[in-house]
Amino acid sequence: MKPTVHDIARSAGVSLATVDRVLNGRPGVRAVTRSKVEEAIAALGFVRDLAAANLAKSRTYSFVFILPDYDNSFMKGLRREVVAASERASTERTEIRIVAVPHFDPHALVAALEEVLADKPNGVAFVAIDAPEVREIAAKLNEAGVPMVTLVSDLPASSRDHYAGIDNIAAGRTAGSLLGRFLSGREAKVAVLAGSMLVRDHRERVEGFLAVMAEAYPNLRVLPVIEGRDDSALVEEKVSEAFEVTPDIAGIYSLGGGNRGLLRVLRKVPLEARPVVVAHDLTDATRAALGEGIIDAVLNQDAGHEVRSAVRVLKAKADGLPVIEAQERIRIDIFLKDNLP
Amino acid sequence: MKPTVHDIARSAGVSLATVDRVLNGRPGVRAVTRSKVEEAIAALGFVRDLAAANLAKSRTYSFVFILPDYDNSFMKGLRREVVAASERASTERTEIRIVAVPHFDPHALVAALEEVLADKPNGVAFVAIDAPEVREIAAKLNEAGVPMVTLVSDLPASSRDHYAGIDNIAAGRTAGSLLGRFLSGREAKVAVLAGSMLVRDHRERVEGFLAVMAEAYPNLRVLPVIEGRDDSALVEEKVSEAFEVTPDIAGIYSLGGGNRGLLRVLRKVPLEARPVVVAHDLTDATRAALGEGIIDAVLNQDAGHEVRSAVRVLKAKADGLPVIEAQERIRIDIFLKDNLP
DNA sequence: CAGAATCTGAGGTACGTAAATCAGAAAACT
DNA sequence: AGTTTTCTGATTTACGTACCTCAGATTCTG
Repeated sequence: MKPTVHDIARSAGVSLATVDRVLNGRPGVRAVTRSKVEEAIAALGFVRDLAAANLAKSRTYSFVFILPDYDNSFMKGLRREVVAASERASTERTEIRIVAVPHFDPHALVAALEEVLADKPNGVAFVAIDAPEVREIAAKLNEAGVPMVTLVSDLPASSRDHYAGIDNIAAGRTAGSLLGRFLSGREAKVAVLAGSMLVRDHRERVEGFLAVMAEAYPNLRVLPVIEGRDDSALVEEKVSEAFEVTPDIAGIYSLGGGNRGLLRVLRKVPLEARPVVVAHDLTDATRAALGEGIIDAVLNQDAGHEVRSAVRVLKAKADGLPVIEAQERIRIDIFLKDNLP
Repeated sequence: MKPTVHDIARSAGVSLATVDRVLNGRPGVRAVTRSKVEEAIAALGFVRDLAAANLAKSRTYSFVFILPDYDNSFMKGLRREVVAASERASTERTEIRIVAVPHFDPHALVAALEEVLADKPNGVAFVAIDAPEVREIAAKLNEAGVPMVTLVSDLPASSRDHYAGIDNIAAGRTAGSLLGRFLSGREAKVAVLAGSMLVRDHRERVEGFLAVMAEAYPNLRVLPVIEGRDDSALVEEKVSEAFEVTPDIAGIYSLGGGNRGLLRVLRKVPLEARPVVVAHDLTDATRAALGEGIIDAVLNQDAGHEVRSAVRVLKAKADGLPVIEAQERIRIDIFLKDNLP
């Protein structure tokens, strides 16, 4: 049988109240008595029953998720996952509040975080914008002891407790290797299509991609980065333009949103002239394109995993418990048409 | 505030005892009263507090994990993960018993499962061997209402509740596509290295691989499958032999264990003549080889994820709760040297 | 050595649910 | 009508921990 506080009390020869004082770090216990109790705890291998403790405390967890009100497939999916998590969480004394903020707007994010600071919930998760003012408020939250998880897009490691997202440099490198291998040695031109170089994750993907190109694929010439603002109409326009200027594009790395626009252009390219394409984010559009062979590989981050991970980590931090690192590592999923879920 | 059983009782105008009878499906409630209570439950949106319920019941979960006593890297890792899960589980009123059985021995597995049937734990997970006698005992366990999860290797879907493992046909197909793309169009010979064609997962990988070869890569000639018994010494011997007979092997799909033996041979092959290699299972050896460029891609199943998933599913089944399908899907991880964890 | 300050024990209530007992009410039988 | 059966309410105890109060014991202070 698992030992209980009563067993500790009996074994240490003290009363329940004293055990309770030791366990919860309350004052009023002599050092000698304290260590007697601690020995008994260690000897019996007592571990506090969290469920019972939470019940007694009527502890509830309150978490805040700050999400950009951006309307691309990925963010929509992310919101959906947060809502789903929030519904499940209600059975577990956990309340998840969702706050929407205008996207790419550091000030709006800061304002939302300031409200969080005033509120003092048991944890906060947000899609970070790596700007000085955001780092500043993050430092304040940290100081105030509010567990903090960045979601999808990170801040410097010092100012948050955990990052639930992929390593974007590694993602860029992976895309580079795939493209390089798929193009296998031939002299060719490669286009890079990003959303915006102002966003850290996109910058990092480009960085990783270019590094691999430079290191391993001197045969490939990378054209200037096209910024499509994650907007499929704009993407379509800019990619069309690029094909007019450079008809012999042999490879494309699309690392942002707006892939629908890219696909519209690609479908017009004659089959034999179609470039090798590596894109990000598994959506209905990219999934279909993978199946047709218009896209060759899709890199993906699992929004569901990210959200569940964020909730688990926040809960663990709130309880002062360790996290299972391996479980919380967000992978870069690589999908070919053969391993689609 | 979340409604409690007391609120239900008050709202329905019945006593606590009656609410309890309805909630737990006990007899002794008239149909009219029952539906009154059910209406109140629906109206208030009551959800039973599982933590409190389990506390009151002093419910404990007892799960059995049956693992083959096989000593390759993967099985060692799997056992390690089960042990880790078992340690964590002890804080959550969950006891995980680990049973070792001789590997590839259907009768030993059946014997272990028969013990489980006598024991009636709250759930069982095992690395399945797809043999008639195993299916038979699985059916009995199913009938006895013991939740059952197959781990790594599956049975037909009907006889278990859940499979915590990868889709091996998809894995084979993925390997085939990678190899095909990496070899890009040239006429070449490809070797397939399996552990044993008697094991279902290996058979399925080969099946998927050959299917893709036939569909999409007519330029590649697949040599007869080499069976290395997951034993690195034997693998080394047989692969050496294969290279003697066919010096111009341009691609290798290694889908079983014993990769250390394969690597010993490959390191002797002159750099420019080295084949493209896709292997299974990320171990110290394959990880190092990826880094060196001796292996080009590694397909992996995350043993930690599989074990945690199995535990979550067993718990959910024991509580009659739904599982989050997306969370329990085990991915085929694809590692290049660029996205190693 | 008295008085104050600090420590400790005993006991209780609470959290939300499960499960049991017992008594009374209502319905279904003779 | 009386008897049996079935339903329902009231009440209690329990799970393991948290947290409160109060009294008594011990130590420290002057």
